[in-house]
Amino acid sequence: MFSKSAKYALKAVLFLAVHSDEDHKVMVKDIAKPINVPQAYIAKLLQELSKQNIISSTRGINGGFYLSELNNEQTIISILNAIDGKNKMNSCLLSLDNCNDKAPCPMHNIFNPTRNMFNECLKTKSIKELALDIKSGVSVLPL
Amino acid sequence: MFSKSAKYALKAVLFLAVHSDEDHKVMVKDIAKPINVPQAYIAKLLQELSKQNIISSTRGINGGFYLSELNNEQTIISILNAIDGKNKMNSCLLSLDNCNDKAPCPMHNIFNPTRNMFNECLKTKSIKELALDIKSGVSVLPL
DNA sequence: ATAAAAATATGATAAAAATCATATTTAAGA
DNA sequence: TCTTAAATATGATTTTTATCATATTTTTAT
Repeated sequence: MFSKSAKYALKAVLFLAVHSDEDHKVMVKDIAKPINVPQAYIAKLLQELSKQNIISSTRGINGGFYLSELNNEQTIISILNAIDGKNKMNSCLLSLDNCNDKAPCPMHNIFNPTRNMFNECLKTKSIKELALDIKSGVSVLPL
Repeated sequence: MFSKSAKYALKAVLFLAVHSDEDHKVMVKDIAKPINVPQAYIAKLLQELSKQNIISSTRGINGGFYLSELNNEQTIISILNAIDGKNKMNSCLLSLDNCNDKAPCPMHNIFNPTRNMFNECLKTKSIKELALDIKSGVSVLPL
């Protein structure tokens, strides 16, 4: 579905959404542990996200990663795109270049309605909303 | 979404569904070309599918691959499972082991309804049905 | 029987994704 | 200003996936 990297990134960002803000920055090592991802690896991903302004960071003592108010408004898709590259979720299921609504591949008609629903969610749901679900107990980000 | 291998396998099986039966077997080289997949690679995949009785084959002169009536009844999911391993499509989007309806991960509620719809399709749609779509022009397998 | 043509089995190589390691830069505090 | 603690940059290693190559087995036709 998503790459491992994208999953890691998503988990990390959600973790930050719940546990950080401008005044409460979190160091990599304090992210890696609870979300259960190798520290050096998540560090690289966080740096990439930071470079793309999807999360925020400051260096040096008392530095760390966090989500600004703006970062919190980002939608899920922006994280996936940042890591897996753009519209991985939009390509043909059989990777045919000329698959489209007019000339659909055999999987197209089956899959497209559900995918469109899903993509719509990815494009509209913000990090903040997901974090709210976690905080209110509607969903859980373990462990 | 699916692995490259799974896509290749699906294309090959659909090709066979349209172009083969017990009396019209097709050799690898005549499959690889039209579906645009490296011959040696698709050969390996076809062998695996054959071993798992998802497609049929005979060796020697006039041999080749084909779909028996029974093979045609197979559902899409059996091909994906054969190549990508079982329930790749059922695992948690964030790869959390204890994600479930009672303790859903943040993506779970968003994603599960659409995924369930999609999985239901994969489990019920047969190769034969997809092939029928192609033959009737509802969908196209190019090129 | 034998030769030819096909799948099958096995393994080698290449490319991509994931993981690990380390040197550099930046910010804060003493 | 110097030291320390953090992110950042860069690249090496490992693992997985995709690709390529070749020897073996089976079937059919001569």
